[in-house]
Amino acid sequence: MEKFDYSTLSLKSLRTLKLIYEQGSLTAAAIELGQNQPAVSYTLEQMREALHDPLFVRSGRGVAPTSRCHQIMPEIENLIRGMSELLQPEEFEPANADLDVTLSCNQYELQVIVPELVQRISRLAPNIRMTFIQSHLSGHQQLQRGQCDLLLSPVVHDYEALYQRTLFQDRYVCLMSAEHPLARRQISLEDYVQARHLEVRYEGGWKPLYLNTPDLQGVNLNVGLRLPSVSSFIPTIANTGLIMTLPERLARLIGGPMQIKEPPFSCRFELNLYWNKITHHSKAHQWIREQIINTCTGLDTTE
Amino acid sequence: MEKFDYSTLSLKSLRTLKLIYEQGSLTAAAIELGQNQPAVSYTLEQMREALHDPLFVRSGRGVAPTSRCHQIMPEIENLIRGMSELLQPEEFEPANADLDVTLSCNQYELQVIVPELVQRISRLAPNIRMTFIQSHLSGHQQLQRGQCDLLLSPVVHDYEALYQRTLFQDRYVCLMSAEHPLARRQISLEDYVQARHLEVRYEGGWKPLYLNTPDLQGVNLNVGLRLPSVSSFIPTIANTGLIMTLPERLARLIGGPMQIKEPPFSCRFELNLYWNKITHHSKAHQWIREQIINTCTGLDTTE
DNA sequence: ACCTGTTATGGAAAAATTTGATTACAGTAC
DNA sequence: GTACTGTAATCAAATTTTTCCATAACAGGT
Repeated sequence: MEKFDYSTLSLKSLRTLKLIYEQGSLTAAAIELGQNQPAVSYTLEQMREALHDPLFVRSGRGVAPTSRCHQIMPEIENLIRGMSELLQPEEFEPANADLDVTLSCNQYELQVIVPELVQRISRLAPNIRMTFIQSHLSGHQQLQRGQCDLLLSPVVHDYEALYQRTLFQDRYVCLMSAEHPLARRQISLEDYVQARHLEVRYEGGWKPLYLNTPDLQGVNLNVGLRLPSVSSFIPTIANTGLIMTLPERLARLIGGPMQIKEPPFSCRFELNLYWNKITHHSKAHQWIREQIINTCTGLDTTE
Repeated sequence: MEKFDYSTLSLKSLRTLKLIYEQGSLTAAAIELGQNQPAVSYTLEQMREALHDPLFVRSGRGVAPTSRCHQIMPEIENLIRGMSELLQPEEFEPANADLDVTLSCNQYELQVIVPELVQRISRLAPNIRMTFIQSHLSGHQQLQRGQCDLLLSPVVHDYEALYQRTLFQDRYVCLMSAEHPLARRQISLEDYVQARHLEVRYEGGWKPLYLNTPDLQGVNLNVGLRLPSVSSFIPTIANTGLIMTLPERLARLIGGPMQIKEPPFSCRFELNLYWNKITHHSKAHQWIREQIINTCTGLDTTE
């Protein structure tokens, strides 16, 4: 029983029509399709009802297309082509790919990974438009909600159905002017606590990971200066007695002539790439994820 | 058991995908389609296999399209549009119609009907290209074989699966110079037989119908002049003692100042329009046939 | 951790397609 | 004209696909 007539119009039935048209014979079309003649006849009957036209009439040994059939055959061929393309596995050529990608991360990743990444992608796939948003504390939620396609974050979540891949490890180090008294000796915990710190507190509530390290629990650091972003601190710290605790890669990237020293504790973390099931199967996104991984591998080796 | 995977891709399945996309929910799509949710789920499952992508993933209350799904949705909409158009009854607008029509007939129809017809059609449907071929004796065969789409002929065939429509009747009359002795009195069979005739014998073996009339059986007409076509006889006959037997409409059309007289026999015939099942359902051809009928009706009333 | 609304799954029922056998046609050869 | 040949249409039965109902599994939101 049928409601209306969404019609038995399908790739299969259209292919059948086309074959009958080309072969001028139901029998021949049937063989080509690996069916028998009554099956083709049945399909044709369906089409006749759907299109309100006999489409083919008996003529000599076989059938001849009607006027209407001639008229619609080009369109039928278009439809077959279009449907076949749908079935084709998604083909992805970076050079021609035209799409939008949104990546969420925080300052660290923005400084350490993104510049290289943007360069790489805009070289290989100039028509991919990338948008970067800040994760703050809710990166996984953004990903969950489809507010972004990718997340770069050291924060680990397992309970959610997200895909992930670890890109690299990093650890916190201390950065200070080469003139600083602590620059010449190993820093003890006591040294560290008593030193005047520059602390970066991003907006959005993000708290640097090293503050959670067990050795610093219950300790109140002597914060001499608090800045809202890492990028502005270099000239500030260079000639003061402040010391700074930050990830090593970032320290190397922006530390300039300053001294990198081992802190009196060990705080390591892994940077992860997260994505969700929406983009998991997409060839385009697979390629983009690869580029991110490659970019990070590149960072490692040129280190 | 399936050979390959011509896939369950169909108008129905594509519409289902589109509805899920629009509604963000299988349940809602199901209601819209007048089905229940598992049916939609089943269709989606088929599509997932065919397209090798989940297409939709669970998300909140409902589903969210995957990247690939977004990517292909425009094409899916195109396909739905295309298929729906196929199902649309053939729309025919004379002004825009662009097609070829071949009509077979003989000299009589070419002179009596075609000029008016061509004028009419080229006015209403300037992009219909018309081709006229000569029937000679094989008009019905030409139609049968698809060498023409239409046939104008007084010859009757019933045994074949052709469609027909009678356009009008005509009868044979005599045409002669007004100076001719027979122009002033009723023509007896004896007069007729003894008169000098102009006979038109077209190439292709066509024999004028009046020669088959019972009254003339076994009679050898006194043929003083035989011409291959009717168009060239007017100046020739005008000043001679020849008489001509031809259909009345033709006589009126080209007889000029000459005299039309009743022949000593009655020979009537019907002119029929024939077509075949190839064009029978075509809206375009239906319109063209109508134009032919109207043209002939017009001939009648302005007579 | 418990509701709530939604999708996925399993087995039965219904509908569709396909099959094999046969009949009806159309054209051709005789 | 009549029989012959190759093909399409038709019929009932077998098979496959689709739909349905009931229910389980999920994902969020409270």
